[in-house]
Amino acid sequence: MVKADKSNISTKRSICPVASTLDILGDKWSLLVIRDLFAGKTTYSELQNSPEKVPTNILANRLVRLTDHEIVEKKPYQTHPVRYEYILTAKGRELGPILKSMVAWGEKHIPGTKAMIKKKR
Amino acid sequence: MVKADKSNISTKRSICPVASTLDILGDKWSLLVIRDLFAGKTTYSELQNSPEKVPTNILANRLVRLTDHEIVEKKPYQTHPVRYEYILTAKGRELGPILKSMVAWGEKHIPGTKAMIKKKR
DNA sequence: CCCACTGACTTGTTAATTGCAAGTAAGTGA
DNA sequence: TCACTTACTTGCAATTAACAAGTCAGTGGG
Repeated sequence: MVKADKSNISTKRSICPVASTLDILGDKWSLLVIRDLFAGKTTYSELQNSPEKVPTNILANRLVRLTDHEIVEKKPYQTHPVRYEYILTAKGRELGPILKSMVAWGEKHIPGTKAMIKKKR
Repeated sequence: MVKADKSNISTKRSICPVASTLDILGDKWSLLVIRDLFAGKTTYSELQNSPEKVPTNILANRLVRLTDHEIVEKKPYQTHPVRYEYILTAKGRELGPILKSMVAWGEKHIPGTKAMIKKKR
């Protein structure tokens, strides 16, 4: 079990919404996991196989952080053997605009990048 | 002098624009500095006095990273004594939408946050 | 029953980053 | 000369991240 990290659900540096958002998502992996969930991945192993190859302990840690913040929900979709799926909550899905603006900025300003997101229909 | 960190200008984890954007801005401070520059702060000491109190060595490091990536430009605005101002480049100003979507998400989902950005007129 | 295999993590260890606190250096003003 | 300001550096201790390996339930095959 990944220990309940002390950077608790509410340790805000300030009342600024940008700072507070960064307190939750300000690292190199969280938004990448969310990108993959947007792209339709649902299981741990699918998330693990992203092209960026997130380290497994970090993936586990980010998933608990994101579920703690109710951005992601973890639920078993079968028993025998138990298998889990991770899905975005409404709150998580509303991160879409952040991701989209990052895609736009990245594609425009970082040479060699190319988005390949399947439009949600 | 802050040493030219090896996370060079082009060390991309993948061709994904989100991942590549996070390679540059994926940490707790970079976007906060950019927020302050958007808010009209220009000097090192102004940036240092943000409510989140960014550690001075981190601020110095982020400023060189951001200038390396041509998101920020550093220029002296007076001699005797030399004083510098940091300003956003066009590329940096185009990060606006990312910041704006973070403000929107933060205000909606993180209780106790309140934006106070002066609209650029 | 035994063995290999998969999914979903955990543990251990080393490496890299952060976060203070303190220090430096040029220049100003009294 | 002294105190003060701006703009950083430097030195560690303390976190975090990265990588490799290990665990554990369950399944399918021989």
